[in-house]
Amino acid sequence: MDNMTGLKRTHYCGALRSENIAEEVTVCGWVAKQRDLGSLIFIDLRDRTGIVQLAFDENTDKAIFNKAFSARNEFVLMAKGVVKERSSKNPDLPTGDIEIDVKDLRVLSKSETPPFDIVENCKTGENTRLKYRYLDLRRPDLQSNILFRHKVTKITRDYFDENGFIEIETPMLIKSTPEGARDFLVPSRIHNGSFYALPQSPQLYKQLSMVAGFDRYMQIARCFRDEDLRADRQPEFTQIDLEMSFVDMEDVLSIGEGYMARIFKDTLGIDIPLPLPRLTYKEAMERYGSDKPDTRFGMEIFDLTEEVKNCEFSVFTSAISGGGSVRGVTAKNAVNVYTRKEVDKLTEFVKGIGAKGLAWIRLTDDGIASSFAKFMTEDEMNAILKKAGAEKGDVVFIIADTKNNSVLSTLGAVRCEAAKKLDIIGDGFNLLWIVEFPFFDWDEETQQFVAMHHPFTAPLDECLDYLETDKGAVRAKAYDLVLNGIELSSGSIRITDSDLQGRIFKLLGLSEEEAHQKFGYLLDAFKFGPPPHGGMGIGLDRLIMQLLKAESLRDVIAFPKVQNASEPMTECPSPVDGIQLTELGIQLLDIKEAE
RNA sequence: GGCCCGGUAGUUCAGCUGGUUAGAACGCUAGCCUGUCACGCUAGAGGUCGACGGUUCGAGCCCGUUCCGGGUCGCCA
Repeated sequence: MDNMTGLKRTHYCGALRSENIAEEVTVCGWVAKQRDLGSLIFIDLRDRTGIVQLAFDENTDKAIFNKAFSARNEFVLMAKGVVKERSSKNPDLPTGDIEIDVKDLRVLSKSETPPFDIVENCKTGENTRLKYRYLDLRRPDLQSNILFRHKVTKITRDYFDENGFIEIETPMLIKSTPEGARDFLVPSRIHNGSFYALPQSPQLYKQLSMVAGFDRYMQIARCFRDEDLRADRQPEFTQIDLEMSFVDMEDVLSIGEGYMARIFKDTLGIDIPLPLPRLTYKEAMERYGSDKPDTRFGMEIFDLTEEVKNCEFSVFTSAISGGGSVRGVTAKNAVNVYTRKEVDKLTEFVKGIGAKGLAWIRLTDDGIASSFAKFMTEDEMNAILKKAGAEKGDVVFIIADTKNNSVLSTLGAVRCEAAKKLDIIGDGFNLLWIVEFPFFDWDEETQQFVAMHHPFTAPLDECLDYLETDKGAVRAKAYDLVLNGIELSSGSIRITDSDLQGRIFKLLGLSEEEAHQKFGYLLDAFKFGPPPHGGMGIGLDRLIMQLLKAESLRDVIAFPKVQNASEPMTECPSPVDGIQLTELGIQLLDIKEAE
């Protein structure tokens, strides 16, 4: 093995062009490919900027040639030589016009044969790739994703700095407040039996920085939630967290959408027209069956309650008399895709998400086929088709339930599923705000109202009069930013009036004592001149995933976790030493015995 | 915790109705080759068919259990 003595890198591999011809350059990198033609050898040398070809001729320098001969994939080389024009160019490479005629070659380190090819679009399974994540990350596509991510965070810091925000780091070891998601807990050695939690978000600390007078705060903050993973959900993730003083909702939305426009412009060159469209929560639910609607396609939900209220089909009428509704969506030109078999599949799908069934109408060339036609008069059927805007070739899907929200959310899922199947989703970027979220959410499990956002969210001023009397109608100064059907961001204007905060806690079933035990420090702080404030958190990983059209968060996070929340490379989480546990005051439990 | 899909060479996969010695491509090793860039040609090595148990004369294939991976529902204020 050689060392670098006497050599210093002059260029990155991917930077060389025909302008460099005749220059003496030194490059470093990994062997992407060695091609041995007998008395000629070519090596593709790769670094984070790309690939450059090194050329070796047996008749020029036998010693260097022999080194090149023994080089294998992923060896680390340093090569000094003269840039020259290639006799046959490669139009597929940015550096394809030139190569380096190598005069000095150093093998800086060797490599075993990698367990998979270090190439773009690697087909290898994720587990193997994640076990050797450092090799996976060497692949050009992941390299460019991570470099892109760097660019996004750089723009983020610039944008917020330009708008008067300052970056403040908040603690990673904090007090556990078991609201919402599960906390990751960290046992305390000094206080045996007590625990820190890892933050689910810097929420309360950023509000305290407002009390402290920093006026505008931002942080690219790591957040932790001990819940099950999804393709777009990791147990630790990064949030662009911000908070502003002396603002109302309009100010926060304006900063938020300005940021989105800046990111899209500076990374993809895309102009996002501002202001962004807005939908109220109610509107989003009624038209799209979701509080994060994908508005890249139509297929909006319509209400059939009026049309079918007197019909003979008891599934519909009993849903209506039970306080619910009958609604549907129309899939245009879908009759060939949604055959009987496919409709049955979709029925299974909706049953899987909690619906009792799916009623449907197929408008075929041979007439109308429907799961419930025999219960309908001709007039009723015509009224349905009219409301549905259905024509020959269309398929209408109808859901009935005694709970309106179930009807809407099921149709929302049907809408997205059908759009995917029919391939009618555009490939653009649709951003919008969802505003006027309900303040309270009814929790079936505990049979009580809980805060939909969080308990520090301010209700809309016009709702203050009926906080106690009509909880279900109370709306909040809370807003979400939705991109292509994905919740990118969530925020609110906060409560700074301690009387109001007290009322809210009471309505959430939190006694004064409990409130003080959990959030006393915040309530105390608010006794000392809290400025009006509000803010939001933007999911950085999801934003980058969307910008890159990546399929999984793992493609935009350098060292992600897999589905069972472990990391194949380091094999964490892992058991720890008994001594460590003893110091922490933790007794080993025999789980089996405990059961 | 539920449901769906998958696990065969280093990698990606094929493997018929259960039947001889489990195949291909890429990769790897060696040799040949002066303009390759998916170099080419020749030869070779490489397998606990995820694991355990069962059915069978016989299991990669069928059954059961289990482990691992992916997706999803619950969950994610």
